[in-house]
Amino acid sequence: RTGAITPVARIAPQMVGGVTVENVTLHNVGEVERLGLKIGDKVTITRRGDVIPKIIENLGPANQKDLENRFHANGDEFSIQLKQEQIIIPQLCPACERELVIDGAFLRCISLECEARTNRAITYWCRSLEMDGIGEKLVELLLDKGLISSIADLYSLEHHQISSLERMGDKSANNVIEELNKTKNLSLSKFLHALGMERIGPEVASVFAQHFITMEAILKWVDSGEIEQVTQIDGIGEKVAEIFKLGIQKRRQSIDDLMELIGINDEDSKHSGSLDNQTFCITGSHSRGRKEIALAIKNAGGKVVGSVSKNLDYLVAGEKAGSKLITAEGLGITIMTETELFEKIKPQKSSTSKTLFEF
DNA sequence: CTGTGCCCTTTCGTTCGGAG
DNA sequence: CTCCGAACGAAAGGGCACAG
Repeated sequence: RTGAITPVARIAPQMVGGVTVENVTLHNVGEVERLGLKIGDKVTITRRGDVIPKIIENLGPANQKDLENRFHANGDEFSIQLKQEQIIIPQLCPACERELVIDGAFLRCISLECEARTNRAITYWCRSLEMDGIGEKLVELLLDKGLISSIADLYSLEHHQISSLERMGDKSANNVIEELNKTKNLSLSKFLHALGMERIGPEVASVFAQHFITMEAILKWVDSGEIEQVTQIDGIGEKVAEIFKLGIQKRRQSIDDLMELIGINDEDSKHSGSLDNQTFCITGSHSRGRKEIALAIKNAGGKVVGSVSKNLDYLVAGEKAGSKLITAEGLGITIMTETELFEKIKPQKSSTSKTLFEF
């Protein structure tokens, strides 16, 4: 979507924290250089928070002995001829073969016509709008068959076009169309987020949406407005304002097409309720899905964050909570259960009348 | 100019459900 | 049975905004 090339290292199978790891994130091109990695090097790895495998240190060239007695997760023996080679940083995009550009620590394809980027943009659209069942593979299939070439094309898909695809049937096609129909009316903030502009995630999109209220106002600003009008918003600086403006301009055709197909609703004013000005982080497993819990918190005026810090007010911890719970305990943060959270929310459920009254 | 904190984005393995 | 996709677990690097 942003055109960044994200390198991944394949490593000989290694048990870490109870699972067999064969793929390790390298984050960005800068990281490869920082580690001075070569193919055939021996490395030490860890799993960040017992989850994502990451290289800590490069120990230099490996030898054949390092590869002995290693097995894939399914029990098959690992066998490969050890070779030592330089890593060649690609000059051209592996997908569209256009020239790549170094951007800080990242290596990017900046072509908007790149098929890989189109796929990412469409996948991101679907994921950010929480459509189930439309993933990378299906999008790739649709692109390959020429059934779509943009986000807007999704909304013209017909049942028979989807059901005739490999591994898709009547039922799957129905599900896909139903999911698409569900997104034919969007709030402005969701729409802006789903456009997938760099650095404009759900929070920032919401800030812009609250400022402009309507898509028409945004388009008007892009055509004639000054950057200054937007940099006055709390949390928005010159850079983000510029990215936003350029992002809308670059996507103008796409936005016009989408506005023909879907309704963009004016942004509601912020939710408020019993959890105003309080931050929550969710960890562990709960009876409700995380999305549902997060939504309930937001609807009550609370804020959901992804990590534990000293500024966090409450950690909602369920079963099998991991390091977040330990961190929170260390910081003296209030730990609550899912049940306690919903008890806190419940009493002021009828916020509609309250809001009306305030006006 | 610098430090702090926040936001965005991405990463892998396991497990499970839905469909073909 | 096989494939796909999603839901989980959770951190970190980059980069910005802003306060001091």
